[in-house]
Amino acid sequence: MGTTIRDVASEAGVSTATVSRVLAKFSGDSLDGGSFLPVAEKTQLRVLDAVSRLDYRINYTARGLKTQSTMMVAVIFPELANDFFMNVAEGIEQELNSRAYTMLMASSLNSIEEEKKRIAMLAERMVDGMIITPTGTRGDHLQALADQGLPLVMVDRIVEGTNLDAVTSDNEGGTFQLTRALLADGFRRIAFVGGEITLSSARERLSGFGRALAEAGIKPDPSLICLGGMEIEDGYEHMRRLLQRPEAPEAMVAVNLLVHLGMERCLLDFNPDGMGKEPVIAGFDESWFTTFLPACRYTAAQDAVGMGRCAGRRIIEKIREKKSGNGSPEGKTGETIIRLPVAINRSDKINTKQNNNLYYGGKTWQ
Amino acid sequence: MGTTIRDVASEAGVSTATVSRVLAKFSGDSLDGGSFLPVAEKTQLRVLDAVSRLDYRINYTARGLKTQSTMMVAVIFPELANDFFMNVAEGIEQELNSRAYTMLMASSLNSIEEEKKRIAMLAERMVDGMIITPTGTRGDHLQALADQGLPLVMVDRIVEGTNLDAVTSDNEGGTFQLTRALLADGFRRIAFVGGEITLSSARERLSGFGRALAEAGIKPDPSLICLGGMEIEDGYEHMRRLLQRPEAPEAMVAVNLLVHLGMERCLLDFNPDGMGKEPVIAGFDESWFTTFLPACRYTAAQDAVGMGRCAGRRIIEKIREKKSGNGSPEGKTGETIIRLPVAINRSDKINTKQNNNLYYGGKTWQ
DNA sequence: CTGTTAGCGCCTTCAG
DNA sequence: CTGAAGGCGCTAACAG
Repeated sequence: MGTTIRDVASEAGVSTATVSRVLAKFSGDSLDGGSFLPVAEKTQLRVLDAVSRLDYRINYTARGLKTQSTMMVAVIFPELANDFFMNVAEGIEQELNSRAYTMLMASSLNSIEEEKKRIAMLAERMVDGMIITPTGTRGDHLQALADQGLPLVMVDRIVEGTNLDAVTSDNEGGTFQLTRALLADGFRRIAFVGGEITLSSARERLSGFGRALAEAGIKPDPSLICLGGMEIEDGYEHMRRLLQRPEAPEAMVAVNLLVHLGMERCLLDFNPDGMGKEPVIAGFDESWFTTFLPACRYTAAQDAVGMGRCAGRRIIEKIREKKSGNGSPEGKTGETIIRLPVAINRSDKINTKQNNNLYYGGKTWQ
Repeated sequence: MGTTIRDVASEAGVSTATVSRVLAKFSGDSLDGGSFLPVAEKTQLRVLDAVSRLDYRINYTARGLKTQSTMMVAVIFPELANDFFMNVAEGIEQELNSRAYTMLMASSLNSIEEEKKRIAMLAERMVDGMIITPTGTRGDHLQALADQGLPLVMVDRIVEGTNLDAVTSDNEGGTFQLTRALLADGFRRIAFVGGEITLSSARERLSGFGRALAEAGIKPDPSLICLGGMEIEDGYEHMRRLLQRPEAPEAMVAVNLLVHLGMERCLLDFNPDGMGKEPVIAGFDESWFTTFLPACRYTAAQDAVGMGRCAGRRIIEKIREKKSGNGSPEGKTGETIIRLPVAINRSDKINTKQNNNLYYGGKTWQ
């Protein structure tokens, strides 16, 4: 339907090859090789003129067929309606767009089966690379894809059975600091709430919690480790059980924002007389509204946008390495895991005009 | 690199045409025409066998070049890190995936310039259709695209200068009911806070507010209409100014969730002694955490996922119409605007186990 | 029912 | 510096 390269060629009175050559020069990646086929200045102008006169748009589908590169990167998250993932997505998009790549986003619906289906679907689309927050416990299918030559980067979660590059947060350090803050406030009986041990992020967070207790010379009480779940309802249930115990904890660390929300909701529903004093929560993740959560005292803010940018840059590097034929043999680069720091904030200091922290995700890394 | 249709053909001892034919039969849309070219049962099996033996994957890029259809739908939102939009996205994705379409998502960064760039970028990708929440005031560029033959559906916002299909919420009715609820509670001096009048959704919400006042026989006080902005900071600023007034309103209607959040944050920062009694807000939009906002009394919950599903279905219909050559001449179908109802909830009833409403977006519209 | 053929729009040697 | 020609992988007539 649209005007093709041939139309431009005849309009400019040159061959399609020539048009193609000047197009290559002006089409996004002026960073690649640097050296383009030489075209006479005035021919170039004639072509460019014809292009704009005809409002010619390059057809990436055709180009992709020839070059085996679609300039598209697939991004797969466990779910879309999730503030954290979407901030990561914004970061990714920023990097991709600045290099003329397009983002193809899909959700795995928190299901390993769906994840595999989506991956298959996207692979058929000949994407140049893929960024994924894996869902299952193991990532053999991801490793297989990478071994097959597809540039692949994991984000947020790191999964067993792979040696892929990954970008994530300093989960261990985050809960370490969160717990330490509670200890400094004088709390001793501290519970850890939520966390699917199949997820690397949850395991790491639990481990940071343990380290802080150890440092303080407190031997961990297993009954205060309330593992399981990463959703609102899980936080709700854990909290309900904690409230029913004769000896409630003095403070709690929530494994993530959703669990934290569930805990708060539960406190709202059942007046926490059993808690003795005011319940106190230190929660991983921060958002616009965490400051409104009554029990929230500390939060660990991840640099979600930064993680996205980082992952975006990494995938583009890998794509370039592959194209230029460089890179270690078989694409089996040793894994590089990047961990971005998290920021611990006191709840009442969040989102104030004063600390310029009004917008979640506004910070960028590096 | 990958195995091609030719490999499969030779492996199965047939021609590529035959392979293509059985592939068409098993490749997603069994809903389309229904009638496929006949292939002998046993040939079919041989092909399918070869396909799985070689682990052949269809190359959509090549197919797209031939069929002029990529089975991709572009989705453009003003921003990604937005709970509402992402719930819409989930709805869209559900519909698209169920029909073998893939979602290509981009953000316009709330800028009309970026929006145009993204559209251009995606058009080059030969997408089959596009769903967009427009950013600017006018949509001439969108109409142009549609006139050019690209199936196009607007979601959430409706923009001037187009006659495109659209899916949105009953914005007018939402604020009408929200305001009515406040009136029923005895409030008389009610403010309307926030709202970019360039956005159809904001205009409609303001209009519902006016109708409710009129119905109650209250003549609107212009000084209580605090227009401008849809972001957190806007709500914050409006609220600050309201607090400084000698005669503060008794209750307020917030144009959306972000403005609502800003208002609440402001109330937290400046103790609202000027308000006389407890401030009360009725806010458009609902989320997991609205129940924690101290001033929040009512919310209007949009069916975001439903809107997405609706838009997804619509775009697929339009794509099909176009393919089958039906549809009114020039694709200039009269516009169809679908408005999904919103649900008004009392804040303290939200997210309780009892009302089974724990998950925002869990509801779907037919 | 199945094979042959001719491109879809573009890029890329290889000659000129 | 530029043009001609072949083909990326697939599908859609048109013959058999």
